Amino acid sequence: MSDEIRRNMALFSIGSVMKLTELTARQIRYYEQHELIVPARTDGNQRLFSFNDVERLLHIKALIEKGVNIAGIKQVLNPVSKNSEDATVITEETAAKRKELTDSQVHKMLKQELLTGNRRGKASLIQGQLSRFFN
DNA sequence: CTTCTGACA
DNA sequence: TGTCAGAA
Repeated sequence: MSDEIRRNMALFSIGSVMKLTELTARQIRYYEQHELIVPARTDGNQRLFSFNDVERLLHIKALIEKGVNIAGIKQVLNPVSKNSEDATVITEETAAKRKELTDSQVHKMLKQELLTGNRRGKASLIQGQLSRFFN
């Protein structure tokens, strides 16, 4: 499983990730604050993103474009395993990685959310007008 | 020049 | 979210 270490090897600067994901630095940092991603850091405190981080961001971006807010995304994406060591972490992380919901499951959840959720004082996971595009 | 954090006309 | 400041 040496492929996993490559996927999780931090190597992109925030600048690269911006171009790769089409997201602004502001957004990327914002998502990090909300623990949607946990990029590594350099000696100079610069963020270093791995391939997995980039994929995760693309996934997040897709959800944002569908009108899903942070709370909703947190329910879709698995909480990032914040282990500090390496060897054992890799297996746990890959295992968790496979727990991510499929797109159909997500769609089902969002639809459910639109039909019920927000009419009982509960905050909706869907944001704004884009929710109309769900059918 | 690029990135980081904190803050808000 | 954008954007500016001040520092690294």
